[in-house]
Amino acid sequence: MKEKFYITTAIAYTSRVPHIGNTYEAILADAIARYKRLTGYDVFFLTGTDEHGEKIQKQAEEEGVTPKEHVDKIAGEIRRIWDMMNVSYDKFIRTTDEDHMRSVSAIFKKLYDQGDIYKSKYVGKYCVACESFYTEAQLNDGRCPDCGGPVETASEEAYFFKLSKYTDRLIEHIETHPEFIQPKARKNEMINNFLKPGLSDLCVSRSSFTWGIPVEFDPGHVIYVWIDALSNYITALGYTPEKKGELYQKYWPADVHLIGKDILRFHTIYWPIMLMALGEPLPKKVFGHPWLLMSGEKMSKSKGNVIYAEDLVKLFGVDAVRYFVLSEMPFSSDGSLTYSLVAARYNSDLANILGNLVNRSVAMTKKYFGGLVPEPGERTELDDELIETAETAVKSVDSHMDELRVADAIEDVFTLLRRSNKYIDETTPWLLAKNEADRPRLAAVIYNLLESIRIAAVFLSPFIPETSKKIFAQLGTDKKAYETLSSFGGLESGKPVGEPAPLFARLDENALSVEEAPKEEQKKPDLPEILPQITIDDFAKTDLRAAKILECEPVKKSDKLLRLIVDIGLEKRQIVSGIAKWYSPEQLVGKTVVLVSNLKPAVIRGVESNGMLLACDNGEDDVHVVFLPDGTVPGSKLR
RNA sequence: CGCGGAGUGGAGCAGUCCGGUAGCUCGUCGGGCUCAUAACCCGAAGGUCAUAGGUUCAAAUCCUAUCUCCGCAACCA
Repeated sequence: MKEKFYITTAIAYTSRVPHIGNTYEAILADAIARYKRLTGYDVFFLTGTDEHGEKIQKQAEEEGVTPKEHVDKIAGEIRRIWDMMNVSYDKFIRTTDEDHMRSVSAIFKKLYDQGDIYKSKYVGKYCVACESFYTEAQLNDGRCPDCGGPVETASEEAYFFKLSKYTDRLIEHIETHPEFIQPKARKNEMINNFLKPGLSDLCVSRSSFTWGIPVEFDPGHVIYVWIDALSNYITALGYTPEKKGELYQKYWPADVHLIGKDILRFHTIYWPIMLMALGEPLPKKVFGHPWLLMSGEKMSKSKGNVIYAEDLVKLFGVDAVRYFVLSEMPFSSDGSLTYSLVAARYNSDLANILGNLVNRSVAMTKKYFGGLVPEPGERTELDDELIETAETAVKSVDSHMDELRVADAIEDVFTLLRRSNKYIDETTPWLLAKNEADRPRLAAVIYNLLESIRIAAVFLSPFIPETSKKIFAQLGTDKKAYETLSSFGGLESGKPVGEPAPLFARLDENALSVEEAPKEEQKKPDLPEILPQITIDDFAKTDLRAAKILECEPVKKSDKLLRLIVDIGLEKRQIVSGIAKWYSPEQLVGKTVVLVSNLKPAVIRGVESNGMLLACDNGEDDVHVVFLPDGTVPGSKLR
């Protein structure tokens, strides 16, 4: 019986269409899934969408559609992109699926019944002004960490999950299973940052929105993302607390949860504890893959540097995009993507090394042997070197894939392809062809070449499946199985090869850079809606003053805050402002800014702030303080 | 002193655990070849392995300190 292999991606949140960085995860999982299938595993590959939550409810409201309509649209779009990229998932789960919702509901009930989930009040301090709850730890000198105002002990009903009960067991598990958290550098971060200090119980329900799975025995509460989303990995297999489905019996525990490094914490702490509480085995491995950065920066809408898989596919084709993200991404540090990087790899690897090799080899077969695969013949030392490279590649790809080092595995294949190109130069078939006596030798050379290409094509099938297919067609062989690699020489002689045709047409990199500019999405900051009308009297309550900055220094133990002493004519004030990232003290001293002077004082990071300076804020990297002209009298009122 | 990771030729990375000729891909320059997609092959230039100390016969690798960058946590009145 085949050994099973269960791999999952994180489910994508349906608030927006995923960019190439998100798509990368699906492609990576697909490459691993395809590789496992190739090497004889019974694979189940799960991916899908996470569709509940407040954010989606709000978005739908803004768009004037129902939440369901909204997620149907985005989930459809996500699935379309995955399909376009040839992601060979076995199941695409949606958290709005009936059976998922039923099962989650039952899981919640079970955990409640056995006492791991309990109803409580949001133990905490409530700030009326901010309408928010805080824990003791979040408070700042006993005041609201947000506004610095007073807080009162208040409560809101919610359900909590007893994480603390399982902390020791989880630490134990992590320590005794070094492969559990990948890359392993992340292990310490989880243990030191979260587990060692102790876990507080997790709030697993909300009553502030309704778009979610209701708590069946307590209407008014919906199950929050943790239990809803994480449990997709087992509900997809038909798990329910009462009846563990057939698929579940067969495939659980997961062999790999492939996720972004940003959500490692949820998958290595909350999720294992949930499983412990359910009495189910833990996943074998959680791999937090690195991010694909755009020119070294995180992709974000406000930076206007978002690239979608589709944009790249239009220019380079599906396999080239797959190839790029799979080969360019290092194992644990972030990878970088730009159009010219993609183009460079496309030309040098796909067009030159791979495409050209296949093309010249098949062309020679046509030319010298009438298009029939020749006989292998006797081996020489030169041949042995090539064959050895091929055999080494087989082993090396295997061990790299075992460690999920996909980029390294691809490199192994290209080592063989490079060696094959070199082999042609060493054996000079075009010279052999001139001499009838060298014919058997020529046959052997061409055979070895075609066979090396076949081996490479087998290994390329998980990474660039379409191209692999084309190569097999050009070789005229159906020997695509992993078993045919057990010894060099699996290619059958005497069979006709296909028509030689370039696999990847070379790109003009210069022409491409021109095209690059318009491809990058225009900056579209998410401008907030205009607030409800107020009267002039409402506005008059705000006391705005010209304030001259006298002193300025960073607040220690914070990387966003500056402490400023300002002169507002009548008095001097100390204020704190979160602009350290964009302004240095030297830039500010002597300037005149606008101060909201009658704002209730707040203590931030231990420093009292008596007012707020005005600045435009469009999110990341787009913050501008409002400066008044030099010479403005400090204390002048603005209105 | 919150936790953790990283600094290696022009670019991107490996090597660091288990000290001993600094390696790979791309790019540049020179040469070769013509089966092939201006491709392929060979050769060369280019590195104080962040900095300063220390251990050692010997340090990219081990130890100490410093600088810089990046995650996570906290923080934007």
